[in-house]
Amino acid sequence: MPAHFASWFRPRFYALMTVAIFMEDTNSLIEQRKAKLAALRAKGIDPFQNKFTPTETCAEARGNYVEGREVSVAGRITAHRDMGKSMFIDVRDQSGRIQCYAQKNVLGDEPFVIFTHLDLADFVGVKGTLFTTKTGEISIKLSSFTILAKSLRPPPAKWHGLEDTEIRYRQRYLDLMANPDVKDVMLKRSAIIHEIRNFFHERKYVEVETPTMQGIPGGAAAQPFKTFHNALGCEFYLRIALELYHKRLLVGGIDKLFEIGKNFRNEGLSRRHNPEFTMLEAYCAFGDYATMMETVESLITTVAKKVLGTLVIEHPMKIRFKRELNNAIVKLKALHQKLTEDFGKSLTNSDVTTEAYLNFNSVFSASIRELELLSHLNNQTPLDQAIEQAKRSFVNCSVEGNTFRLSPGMEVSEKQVKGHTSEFLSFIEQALPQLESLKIEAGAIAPESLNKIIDLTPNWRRAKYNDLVKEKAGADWFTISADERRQHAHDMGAEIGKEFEDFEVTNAVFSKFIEPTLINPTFVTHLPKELVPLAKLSPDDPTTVEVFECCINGQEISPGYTEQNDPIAQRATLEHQAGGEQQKLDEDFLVALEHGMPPAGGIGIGIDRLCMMLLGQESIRDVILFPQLKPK
RNA sequence: GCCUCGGUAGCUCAAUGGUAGAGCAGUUGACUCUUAAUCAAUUGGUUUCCGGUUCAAGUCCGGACCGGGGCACCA
Repeated sequence: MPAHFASWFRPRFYALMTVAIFMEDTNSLIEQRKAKLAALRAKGIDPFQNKFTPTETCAEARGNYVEGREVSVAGRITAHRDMGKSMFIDVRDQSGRIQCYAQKNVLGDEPFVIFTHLDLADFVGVKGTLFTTKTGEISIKLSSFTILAKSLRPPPAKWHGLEDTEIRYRQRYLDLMANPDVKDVMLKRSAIIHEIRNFFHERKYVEVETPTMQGIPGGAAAQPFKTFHNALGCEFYLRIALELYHKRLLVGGIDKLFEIGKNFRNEGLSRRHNPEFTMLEAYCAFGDYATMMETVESLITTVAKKVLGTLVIEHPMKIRFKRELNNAIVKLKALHQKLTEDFGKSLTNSDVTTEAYLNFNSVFSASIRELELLSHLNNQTPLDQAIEQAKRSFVNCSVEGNTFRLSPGMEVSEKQVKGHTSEFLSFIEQALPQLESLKIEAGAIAPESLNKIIDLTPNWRRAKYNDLVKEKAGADWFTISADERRQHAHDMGAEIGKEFEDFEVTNAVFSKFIEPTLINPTFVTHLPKELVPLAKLSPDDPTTVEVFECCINGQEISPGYTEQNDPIAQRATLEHQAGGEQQKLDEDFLVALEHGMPPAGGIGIGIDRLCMMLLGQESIRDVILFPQLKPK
């Protein structure tokens, strides 16, 4: 063995490195790291240790500062500052970061050379004593170190974090490494679920687990995933809801129960939908929907207080809005130019106008939605005027399905738009300056002032479905004829299918124009019975059911029911539902009900959406560690 | 499934159709209290993939793949 490690290490090290690079030059950064690994092994050092037991975490070391106290910590190297004969590194574990100071004359020449060749992202265990640097940072003066795990790939980022959404979701570990905010959200999600469990345990609810694989998937109207059991030779479905098994447990005498588990629904993916999502369902015998309203309100405020320490939650709104706006302006200008040229040449050329229409349709649908939402938020921002102005032209000019409305009296279908080039042009000329001024004003505004504020302070608003509809669509909504309602809904800009029944027309207005505006918690009660066929009728108004929808942040967070315990009525509605033979009848469940189920209140809460609301995330993918993506 | 925006070095981003660049990371050298360390030098690219137009394509056109947003499906 050479007498001086330093002189041995370098030439041998680079000889190895060169060989490695010539062998495979796919990624030189990886090859360099592999060469360092080989060099360490050649020296008899195993950079993948089985165990290292630190005396404390990085945060504990910093928190319990006593000058000269001996400590050992372990973690990943996240930064290094090389000073020649001394060196600073940052070591980070889950608790946080601590700076370590290595000196050549303390460690010795050989170990110091090894130390300076450590890479970002390597795991090390260090021993040393606490001290404070000139600039006042608590640090560890190293007496020794052990390489615990060498990282063979470069870490993603130092300052900007990792931005590439695809890598963030597919390789979440990199996201967690690089973006502290992401880790914070995920840890808070864990805390939220912990507090939910605490809440129910304190109220003497029993936590249960029910089958994920079911022969007949029931409890919701959704497409299931199908799977196959080899030994039994039969098909199973992944559950779409927990409900039917929970009710069996009510029959069996478990009076207060809850489950937190995955549901699987075979649907498209979106900002609010992941194919597998976490659901909380809870049932309380001898309670009803009013009991459950109290439960939901108490649960969510308790969790918010414990995890966030506040009942007032801010959501940033600005980014998408500004980008959409800019996008729209650029697009509109190009459109205008193209149309003008075409219009000058030939009045009858329809293709360009039709194309323009289609472009307009897709570019603007998002902008219109955002404008609508912003104007609903009610909190006065300097943008209000500009939004109102721009809205006036947009609300008059809206796009639904295949119909494009230039002004209140004038509607043009996609096929007819060809004849209206001049109207289209003048609309653009009118809209452009408004958008421009909106953009200027939006640019001048601090992003925070556009934040959406959700106030969870009790007592939460309780409102009847019909009252909310009347508030938005006119006090005479339920006294005018069904045809008038249909026309009115259409005028408001709702999409009304030809086959829609009357209650569906009203509900289209509700889900498009009312639900998105319910930012602060609101229990919507007394839903029309047609809308929720499986629920029990309200004794005080038999046209409605004892159901609530708890809306927060413009989304339904939790539905709650007085559960149906009349086996005959339940069978009738289920048979009616199954009439389209889409889902088979769960005979076993119906038999269970016939044995008698106590009156009960029940709720479901989508945990992912609850986390979005509490943690200020606009996408469900940002509250799920590994969201579903298309396989590469 | 449909519409739309995007994919450039390990990371974050540039590049009127005309030699693919910067900062950081990496490597080398200097420096024993730095913390986005500093200073000097330097490596690194099948511009996601396939095809087309052109004397010339990261850029224009067509297609595929993946992602974001919107819609549809779905409470």
